[in-house]
Amino acid sequence: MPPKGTFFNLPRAKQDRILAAAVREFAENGYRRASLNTIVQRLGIAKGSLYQYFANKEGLFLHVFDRFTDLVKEMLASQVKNGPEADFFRQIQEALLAGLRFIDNQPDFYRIYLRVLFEEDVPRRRELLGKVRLFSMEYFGGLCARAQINGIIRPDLPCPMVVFLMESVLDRFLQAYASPDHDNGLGLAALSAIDRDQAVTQTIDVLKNGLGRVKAEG
Amino acid sequence: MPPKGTFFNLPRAKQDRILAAAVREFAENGYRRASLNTIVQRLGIAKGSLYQYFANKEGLFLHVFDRFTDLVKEMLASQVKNGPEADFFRQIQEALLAGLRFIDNQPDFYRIYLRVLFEEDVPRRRELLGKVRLFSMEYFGGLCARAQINGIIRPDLPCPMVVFLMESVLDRFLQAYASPDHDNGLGLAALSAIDRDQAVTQTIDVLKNGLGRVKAEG
DNA sequence: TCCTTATGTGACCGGGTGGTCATGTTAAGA
DNA sequence: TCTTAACATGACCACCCGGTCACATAAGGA
Repeated sequence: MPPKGTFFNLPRAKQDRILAAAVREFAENGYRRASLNTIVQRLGIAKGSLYQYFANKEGLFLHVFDRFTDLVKEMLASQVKNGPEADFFRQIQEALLAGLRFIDNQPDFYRIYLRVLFEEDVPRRRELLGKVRLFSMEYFGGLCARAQINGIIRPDLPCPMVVFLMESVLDRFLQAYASPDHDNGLGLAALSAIDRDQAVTQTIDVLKNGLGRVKAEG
Repeated sequence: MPPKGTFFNLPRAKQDRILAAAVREFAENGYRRASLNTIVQRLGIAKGSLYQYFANKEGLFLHVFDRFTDLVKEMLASQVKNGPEADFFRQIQEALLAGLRFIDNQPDFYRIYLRVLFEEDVPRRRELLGKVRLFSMEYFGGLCARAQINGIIRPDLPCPMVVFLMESVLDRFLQAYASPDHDNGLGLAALSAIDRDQAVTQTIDVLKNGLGRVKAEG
């Protein structure tokens, strides 16, 4: 259910304004509670017009999410370009930093992603999440496989488990950064750039060496 | 905004039926989308009656969440009772297993908790989450402090950071167990009891020793 | 028995929603 | 200039919501 042809006939600037208004509304309210009335009101256009660009609410939302996956694809592409043969944990750290930059640059898109992740009444939810996960599974899965071959990470864990644990920590870090409700009093979002970078370093170090008392160097 | 006195005048069985219907509806739909019409319809009572027991939707919901915090309190109490001087990682593992049991026994209550955690339009959200977090901060924060004194975990990380990282992993594990949408293809929810226990063990081991190649024993 | 109080009832209200469509407006080709 | 097709408009629709309230019913004391 892509946008109708009429949408792409619009001047690019107007397309962008409509997209921005939709992104804002969906980010602030999630899919179900987002109001088309509010969107058209803020845009100063008639509701009928919106329905001439998109078949319905779902069509508008899918267009918004498509733009999100485009942005993720861009990000991953530039990430892969950066030294694919770097150290495993170095790359994980870069991925986390890239996530933080994404949130800084596109906070509303990230909020929409979280909405889809945690709200059940989103159209084609499985399909949408599947797309994003495919990206991350390919990227992190590949990293893990190579790192195990190179002996950089322990070989006794299956890669899906490794990816799961890594993503647990990275995702939560990003969630806490994006919405203070999710860091349990750590205050990640309010940290200075220096302290934030230290938190990143510590997080990656724990992923590498664990919480246990540091052993003798191997 | 507690239930009105009339609610507690009801036979216990009817109180329980009403609670169960509300729990189900809030678990399935979250706060905003949950429908009082649906609840009274399933209960076979008039909407006016519900408003004689509770001031409004918010009052009903707060009663439901209160029962949830009661259950959490019970769980933590029995958890603390179990060997408080056991090994740190052993206790973390027990906490994770207790979480899994809670989900098995009270799946709807756990879903409601997740709703509150991830949906913004919940009345008194900060207050409700604060209560639960207080429990967990006290428990895990205490564990961390003692474990650092005893030299069981590395001393270079502040406890809030340790708790944050621990909870990242434990919470995500529980979320994945409760709703397959949140494990990235790992299939935690569908695992056999044996495989599930192995996943628990591996998870705790990674928290302790990290993902890096295992060093020489210290 | 009768009166009073407490409890149960569901039609009804105002408000917001996604979606429609007859009508008005604009623009282009002949 | 006239015709025709594409686009813009907002009043309107059916639906569902949380919440109200005048009224019916049941219960308990005298």
